[in-house]
Amino acid sequence: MAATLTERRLFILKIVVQEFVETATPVASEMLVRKYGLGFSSATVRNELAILEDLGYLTHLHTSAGRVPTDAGYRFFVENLMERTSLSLDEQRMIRHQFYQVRGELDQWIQLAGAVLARTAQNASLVTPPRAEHLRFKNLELISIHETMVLAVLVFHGGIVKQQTFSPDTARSPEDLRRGAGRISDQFADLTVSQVENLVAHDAQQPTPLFGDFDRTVIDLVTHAMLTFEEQAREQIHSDGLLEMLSQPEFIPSLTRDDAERAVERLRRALEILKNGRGLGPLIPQALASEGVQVIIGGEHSEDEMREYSVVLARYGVGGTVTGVLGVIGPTRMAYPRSISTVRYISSLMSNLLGDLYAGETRPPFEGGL
Amino acid sequence: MAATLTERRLFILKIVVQEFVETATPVASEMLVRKYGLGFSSATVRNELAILEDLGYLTHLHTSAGRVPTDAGYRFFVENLMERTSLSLDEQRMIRHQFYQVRGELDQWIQLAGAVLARTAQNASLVTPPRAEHLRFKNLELISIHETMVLAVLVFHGGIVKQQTFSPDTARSPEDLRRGAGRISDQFADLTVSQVENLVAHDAQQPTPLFGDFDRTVIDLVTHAMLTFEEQAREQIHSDGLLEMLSQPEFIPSLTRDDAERAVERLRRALEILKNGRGLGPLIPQALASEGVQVIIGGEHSEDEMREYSVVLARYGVGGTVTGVLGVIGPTRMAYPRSISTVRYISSLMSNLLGDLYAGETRPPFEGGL
DNA sequence: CCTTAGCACTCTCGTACCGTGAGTGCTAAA
DNA sequence: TTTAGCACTCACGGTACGAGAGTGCTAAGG
Repeated sequence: MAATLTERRLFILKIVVQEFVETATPVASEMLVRKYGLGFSSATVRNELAILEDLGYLTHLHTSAGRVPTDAGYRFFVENLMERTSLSLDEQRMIRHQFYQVRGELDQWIQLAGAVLARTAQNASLVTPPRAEHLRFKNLELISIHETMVLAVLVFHGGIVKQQTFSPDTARSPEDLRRGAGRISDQFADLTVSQVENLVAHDAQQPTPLFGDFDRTVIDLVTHAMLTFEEQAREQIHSDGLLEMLSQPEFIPSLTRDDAERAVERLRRALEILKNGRGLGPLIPQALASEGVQVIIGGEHSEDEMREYSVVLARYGVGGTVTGVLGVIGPTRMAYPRSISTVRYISSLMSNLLGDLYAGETRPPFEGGL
Repeated sequence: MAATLTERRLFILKIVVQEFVETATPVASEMLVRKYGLGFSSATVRNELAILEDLGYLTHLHTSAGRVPTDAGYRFFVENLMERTSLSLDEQRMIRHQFYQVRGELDQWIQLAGAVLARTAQNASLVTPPRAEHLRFKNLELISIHETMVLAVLVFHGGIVKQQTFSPDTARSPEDLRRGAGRISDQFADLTVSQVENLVAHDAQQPTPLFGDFDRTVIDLVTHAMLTFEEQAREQIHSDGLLEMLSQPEFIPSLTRDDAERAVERLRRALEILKNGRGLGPLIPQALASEGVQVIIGGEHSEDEMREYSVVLARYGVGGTVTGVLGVIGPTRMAYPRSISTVRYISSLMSNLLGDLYAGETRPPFEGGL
């Protein structure tokens, strides 16, 4: 077994991967020779393929079928073989244009990012809202909706806003509300949750507490909102592009019975993954902790149900304070170069947009890594 | 052809529908006799079935298969045969409990309604956010996020809130913003969009206009928000419960090749319907204009792609001012009594909840109709 | 006139079989 | 090391067939 990776073998591996990604059918020696005008015969190619198989980069479905890349094959391709491209300038411009059209709406950016990722990479996408670590309070407004209902609008640093209605025990005049809001805003400005909690606990022990009953109700609301915001953002995964992914041949059954069945099974499982982020959970913190674009391929996932899927992820956000994760998910037979450049572009775009929202410490968008 | 609907035939039609809904397999004469202990033989049943088929309520897939209800059969069942039930008190209590847990968050109510509908009816669900006809302005707050960014919080009657960020041409002090917001709030209180537009147009022609450049920017935002709110709500359809629907046997392929293929096709189409509300469009205004629970069965849809689906819809909301639509969508072989009672209950619940939010004219929840 | 037993008929479903074609692995020669 | 040649393997699609389920019809019985 001559287990050396000659130049020629690398090239063959590369075109096998590209070919399979493009056509979704096992690639045969003969057709490689024809299509790529290789200077040697199919028999030679077969020998090389056999060696690449020994090395673990390719497999056989059955004895007389073409070759298919293994997870290791894809990994090697991503790591060493593929050309690192960017989206075309035209595409970049079109995407940017769409984002500027919904300027100033975080929720819409997230939704748009999901849609654009999906469309551009022709696969499903996922986006987590930016998590605000050490969220700092900025401002509170209390607005009377009617006698028994008050709307609290909480503004945090970074342009993050949360609204919540509640009904105070006793009716309050608008003036009352305004003063209460002002009192709390002044006290809590620039504080994090834990600082707020400390302050309140401390105040409660004073002989003449600053905060009354009503204030406490509101403060509860505030801390609760901050906590859930920090937590929920960690969990919540928006996904989109199911239809795009399902237009991949993996999900389109051929005429044979078994395959149709498998397609349906795959389809159902894909739905479950996207619907509640099953299998994606562990990836998020990991991606948050890394720079650049991460690629997780098939069996590299810790979850078994993800064995047939690859995920391309990147962090986005500003500095270390407001960060989220976005990416593409699809079958392991994925156009990695395209997915990666899409994810890279959109993450940097989102970073820039967030940077505009978030005054102060703007860092250049992530560039390093893959 | 004795085309009379005797008591017995009604009963047989009823149990055929129920049986088919439950088992999803064509129902045979023999098994009806066995399962329901009918006092006559399968041959008699066969005769009756043939007559019901003549009347258009049942069909045959092929000569030697059991009977299946036609759309007309379902319609007759819904109209005349089924027992009108309600959700069990236990279920009602559990549902109510969940809603009270997210008290005061319209978005979450909508999401929850979708999830509960889907889970309870074991089908997909759709919910449109309440459309506010003749939305009336209540209050505006302008909050400075940082030097170049201002957050506008628009409050409308009915507890409807919309937020939007924008960057004014020139920086503004918080005090400035407050005064501007106050000025606009005072002027526009209780007005509808068109009234606001009139007022502004009129003001512009005054020798000394009340509103300056900055005001105009903000006012644009306000009218734009009101308009999009009124419109988008008309279009936007939240859907959920795809997975629940896909667990229906229609979408689970048996072992035969053809069936598997059809299942995949169905699945893909269902996805498209839910994803962008294709085929649901015309139903919404129709439902908004009706009282009670609407049922649209298979071929009764104007859209061809909905031929295999039934939809159970109801309006919800307060008075005529703030109304939305919610409902269940699934294969025509649907447990209509259960879907209908679920939709009825949740719509009345949502109406009550909205009523709490919306001061003033609270009407009793819809009860009449089906 | 309604009911029912009996029976022939129809159609699906699952299985087995088989020819075909694609593609490989191996061997032996260049 | 490359390559031509060839045997071998295996999925795919088609056909044939037996079994089983269920109907429609007919003729006899209440």
